[in-house]
Amino acid sequence: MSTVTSTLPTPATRMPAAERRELILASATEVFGEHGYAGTTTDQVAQAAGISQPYVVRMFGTKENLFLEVMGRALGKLKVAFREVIAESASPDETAHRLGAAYADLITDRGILLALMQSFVQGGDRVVGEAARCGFLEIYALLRDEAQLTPEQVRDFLAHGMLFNTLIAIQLPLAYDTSADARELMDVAFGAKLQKVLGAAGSKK
Amino acid sequence: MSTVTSTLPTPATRMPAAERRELILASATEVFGEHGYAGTTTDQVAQAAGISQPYVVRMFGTKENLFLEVMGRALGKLKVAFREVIAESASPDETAHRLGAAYADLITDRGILLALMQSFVQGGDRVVGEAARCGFLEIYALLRDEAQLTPEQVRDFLAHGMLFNTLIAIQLPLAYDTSADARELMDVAFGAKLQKVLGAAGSKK
DNA sequence: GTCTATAGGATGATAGAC
DNA sequence: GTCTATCATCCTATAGAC
Repeated sequence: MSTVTSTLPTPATRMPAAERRELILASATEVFGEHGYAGTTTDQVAQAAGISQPYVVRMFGTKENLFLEVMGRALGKLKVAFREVIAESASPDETAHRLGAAYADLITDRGILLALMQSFVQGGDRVVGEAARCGFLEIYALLRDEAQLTPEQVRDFLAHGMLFNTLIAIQLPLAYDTSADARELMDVAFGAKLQKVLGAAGSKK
Repeated sequence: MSTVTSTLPTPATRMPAAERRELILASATEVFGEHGYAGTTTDQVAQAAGISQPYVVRMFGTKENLFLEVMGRALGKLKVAFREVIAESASPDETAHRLGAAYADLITDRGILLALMQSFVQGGDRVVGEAARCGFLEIYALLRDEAQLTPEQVRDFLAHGMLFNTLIAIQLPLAYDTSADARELMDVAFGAKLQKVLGAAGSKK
């Protein structure tokens, strides 16, 4: 019998580089979002993307660079979402009103918000910190200049966004059924977006 | 010459266990606050506390347990600070007003707020997450029941607190002198507390 | 484009001396 | 109460085959 040209253990289907990049970035966003920069291994990302660990490194050079690209991608999606709202709104006040719902919608884009939050707590890192500061300021400037909100309006929007992030990060929805306090806090914090949030939380693996 | 009873390399001065515990917890709070749970090594904590790595583990059993104790300690300090404000205030509205300043004061207690934030982003962890949810709800209940704020008031206070945490985490004060946007955002977000915040940020190692 | 093998460097925790 | 020595594991990154 001739040597069987070994069918290797599921070598991931060939895929154009650009597509694979996006797939890895999406997977990495989820994993980094849940475990943080240091808490995530390149192997976890690889498994989430269905490829080998060295290939992840090969494609992004270093874990740090992968994280930076995840940040950039997340920030980009944030901007797109905000600009959509701005374009659809007739006045700054309407923008301010709609922005909250748009932010809540981003929870559907698995990990985006959590990955950004993970980048914030990494602010002490020289390179990640610099990127986080720049990114945060870009959002601030966008809301002030393009959405034409006052600094106070931007501040309040960002504040409630950070609370939103935090409640999602600690997975408060898990306590919705067992704690009256949790229910009350979520009701007052999420308002009309509650159902959407609970839905997204429920779909967690 | 008789064998010299070796003077070991600076064996940390003997200290009662309780005192050493507190010293380690304080050091750990700073390190965990800056690098997060996974990003912190027990050796970093040990060095910050001026003792050996195994001794840290010996005293707290596991790194996870050390982190949980850091969380508990930070939460305790938060409660104490809030209750002081409540006791000194004549009305819920006055409490609401003063609470912000009290929160900003906590930035002096190196790492407390950042360590808590690090616990939030660790919310996906079974045991840390549970502790984070409980802790957050305790604060919510305290502000509502003891400070007698409305759920909406508590939400808004927490929201601005989370923004405060975030701006500190990304070390925005570093950009205060070089970015007009950073200056504007910090002015509107910190208000009267700005000087205190800048002072604390400047004292960073 | 993707994988296997593996080097090289931490890191958490244990054992046991002083 | 505190340290030294050390193990076992894990993890990023490289080398090189297919």
